[in-house]
Amino acid sequence: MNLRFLETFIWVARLNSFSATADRLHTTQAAVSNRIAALERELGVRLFDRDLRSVRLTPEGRAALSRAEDIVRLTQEFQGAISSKDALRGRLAMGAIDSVVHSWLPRLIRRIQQTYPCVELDLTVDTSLTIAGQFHRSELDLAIMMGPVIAPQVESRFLGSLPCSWYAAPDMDLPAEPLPIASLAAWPILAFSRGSKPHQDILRHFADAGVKATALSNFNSIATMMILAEDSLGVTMLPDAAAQGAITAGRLRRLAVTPPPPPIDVHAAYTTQPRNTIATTVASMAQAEAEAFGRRGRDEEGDAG
Amino acid sequence: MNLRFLETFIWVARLNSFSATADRLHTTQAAVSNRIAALERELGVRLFDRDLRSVRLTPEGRAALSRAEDIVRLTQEFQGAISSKDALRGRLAMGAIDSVVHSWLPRLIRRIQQTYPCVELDLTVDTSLTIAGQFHRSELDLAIMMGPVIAPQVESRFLGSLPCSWYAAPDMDLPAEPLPIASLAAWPILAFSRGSKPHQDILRHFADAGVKATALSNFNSIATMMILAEDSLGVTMLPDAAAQGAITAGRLRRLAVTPPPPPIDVHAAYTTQPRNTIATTVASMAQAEAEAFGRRGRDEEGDAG
DNA sequence: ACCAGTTACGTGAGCCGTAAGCATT
DNA sequence: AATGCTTACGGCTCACGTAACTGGT
Repeated sequence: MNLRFLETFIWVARLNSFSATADRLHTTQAAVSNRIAALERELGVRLFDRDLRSVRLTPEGRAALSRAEDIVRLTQEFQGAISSKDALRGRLAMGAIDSVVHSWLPRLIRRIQQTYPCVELDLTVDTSLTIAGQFHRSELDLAIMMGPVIAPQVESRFLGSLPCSWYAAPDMDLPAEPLPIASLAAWPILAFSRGSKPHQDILRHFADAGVKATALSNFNSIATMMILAEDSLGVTMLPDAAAQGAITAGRLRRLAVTPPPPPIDVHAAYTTQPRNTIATTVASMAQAEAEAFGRRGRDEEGDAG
Repeated sequence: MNLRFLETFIWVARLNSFSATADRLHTTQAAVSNRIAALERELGVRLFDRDLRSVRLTPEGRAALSRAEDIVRLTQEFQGAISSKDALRGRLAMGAIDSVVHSWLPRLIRRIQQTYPCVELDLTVDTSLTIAGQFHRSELDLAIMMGPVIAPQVESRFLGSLPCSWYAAPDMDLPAEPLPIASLAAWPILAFSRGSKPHQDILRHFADAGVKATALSNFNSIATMMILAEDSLGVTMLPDAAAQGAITAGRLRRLAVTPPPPPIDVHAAYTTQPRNTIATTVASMAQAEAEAFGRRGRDEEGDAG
């Protein structure tokens, strides 16, 4: 009996899919298939009914699920309760983009400090382009940025999407919404620094709309962009999470623009060779925080709608 | 985290010894040492204080123990509850000596039948010599008999000791106890079949005492020996467990003889190559039953004294 | 010298990922 | 053709056993 197999079983039961479980556990479909097969062989019981488009728990599988969850939960509690807080120690050079600073990074840092007080955090906040460059020059152990990193001996995990919107000060005199993207070009655009993906996205949007946008101002800091937008100096595209406070305070309003801007897909990258335990562990924690943040966002949206 | 490591940790905590744990789990001291070291490394916590003559739980280890026991217990319950009763199926040719028939074999058989109804039991009861011969000719999958089997690709487990004593009918006219072994030679000796180890032990005892015992009668069956002894036809050496009923009924009495007869050390043997899952599993069950039987015997003795 | 736990090291089983297979839409 | 699980297979990691080591009586 193998705890990893039990955990795999639980995820397959939750997701009703071998391939989704493989993604979730960062392994292959074949590995998941083999783990379940091994578990079924060992128990002499069929845990899942597989017909071609679906995977469902058998009655035996249902009985096994609650027990398996107990075992895995107890094991995690065991690790948490007994494991020395000093077990993971050392320095972690982490790079992150500003958008996550305005969403779940504070929670992540707090959790790292509480769980591993002997890990020394060294945080760099910059654009994805800069973060990626530093990561490839091995100046960073863990890079949290847009887009996956495809490189040998680098593990890249999708952490979550941060939805974005256009924002402006409430007193700005804008046409009736929904605004076509082209119409925004009449105002100064407060945008991420040149060369960043959001910057390029904005350019492409305007290009698609047949408009040449010249009034793009470039900043490295979301906070700066927000302050300038609140002062009615232009319109800006931000992660919704960053704008939340200003919206609530009435200093910004969200613009309905077509097409809506794409979300920021946040990924974490770290080397697998050499293996970096701290980076791997923190990447898992980041994934959990990003997931919780996404869930919270959706729940609030659900409450509002 | 590995369940086998947790189980090893529990046994070391119970036995306060790495080597005893290695024996109990049928592995090497080095393996136990490495498992504990790995667990300690993973948790970043020292679980045991080792000074040279003793192993003791640290406070952290004590906290870990109860949780580890929960996890292992849940896992065993998981296996028991979910595992198909039909998972283990097939035929098991088992040989056993008469002494275990009169101690824990009935319980073992009942448990096998309840746990694995699809296992077909094929039981041979004979002397250790005969059982061993059949086992070596591959006529038996599992041999339960005296003495370990030392052979390549054969696993031999010590199951437990069955204490033995001399017995006679209460109305037999014997000298005052404790009786020196030599004095027994005056009566017919109802003994195990010639060539069996108890038979040889008796012969050696008499030889050591300088007495030539000619009145040895040979039987293959403990039940026969008991019936004849109850009819005052001689004195006999039996496992205490077998004589228990006759003692309680007043049909036999236990004789204090010096030196006392040696106990019967019962071992189980099965081939590791080819690997025989049923035999291995049943050997473990036999070990558990023999241990429980031994505990029960000692408890009763403790109650009486 | 002996005992009990640790360390070193070569070996083997088990698990993984790649890739091909298979059945169905 | 695409999807989604299974099977086959080579590679690699990790745990094991053997054996040497350590440190204390």
